[in-house]
Amino acid sequence: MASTQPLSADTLTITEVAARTGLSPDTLRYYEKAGLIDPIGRSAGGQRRYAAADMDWIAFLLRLRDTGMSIADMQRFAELRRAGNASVADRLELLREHRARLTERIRRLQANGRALDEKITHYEKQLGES
Amino acid sequence: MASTQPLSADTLTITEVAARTGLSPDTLRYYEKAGLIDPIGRSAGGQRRYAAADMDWIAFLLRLRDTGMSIADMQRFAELRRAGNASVADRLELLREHRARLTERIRRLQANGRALDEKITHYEKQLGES
DNA sequence: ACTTGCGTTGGAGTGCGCTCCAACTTCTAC
DNA sequence: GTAGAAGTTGGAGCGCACTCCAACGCAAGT
Repeated sequence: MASTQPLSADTLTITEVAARTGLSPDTLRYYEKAGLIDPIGRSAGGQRRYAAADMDWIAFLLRLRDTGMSIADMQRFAELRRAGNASVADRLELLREHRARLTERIRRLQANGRALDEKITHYEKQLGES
Repeated sequence: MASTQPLSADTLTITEVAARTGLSPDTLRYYEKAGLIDPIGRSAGGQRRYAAADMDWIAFLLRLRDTGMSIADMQRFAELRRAGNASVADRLELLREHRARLTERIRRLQANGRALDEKITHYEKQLGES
């Protein structure tokens, strides 16, 4: 049989994950150390091998991060996730709160955007007159 | 005549400005030291007295900050403003670029928001089934 | 006149989110 | 088997945007 270790098929090295996520290898290790990412499976020699499920979780984390969630809050979420099925209600609540803050933030950004548009119009008029 | 000093009418102390803007007095001084805010007028005893024009500029700065502009970029903008009328075209360009980045950022936040909504729906289904 | 509080300065310190480093091991290709 | 690239660890360092501090001077009410 030509098959090798169960771990090494369909897994990615840390630089491959870095390339796919935009995170640096250092940041990936930092997230793992901080408990945002569960301990990643290792090769025989002790190197990280990321599985598809790890990639899904990282993608979700990046969504939380890109919508302004702090590392401390992501730690709380990751901890609940490790607690298993019983924590789904709590996770739902956290996510709903985060979503509400995001909605509000988008609203404020849009309002500020309209104010900037006015300022831009003002400058355009000034330029036209000069 | 009942009038007093020219400076002290219609001006605000640093804590009054802090209360109105949400910035701390320390931050107001820091912004001034950093050149984001032009040197503020002083009372006879050397204390800052903010005029209406100062307040307008601070409000604009806060809009830039709240839409994600860094202090370094705000410094560039403030410097152009000090350069006077000749810099209006440059200021317009900076503002347009900032506006474009903001539009893109809002777009991405909205997309991430929709993805979070899906995750929330997923959790809701899990809870309903349990 | 006195007291209490507000404001001043220069500079040090903080929290966040990474980022870099040295010294070492493992992996890959030849 | 060997060279060179890639990965490992613990811990130090960094850039940003404030925030705090000590030691002092001014302001306002009684």
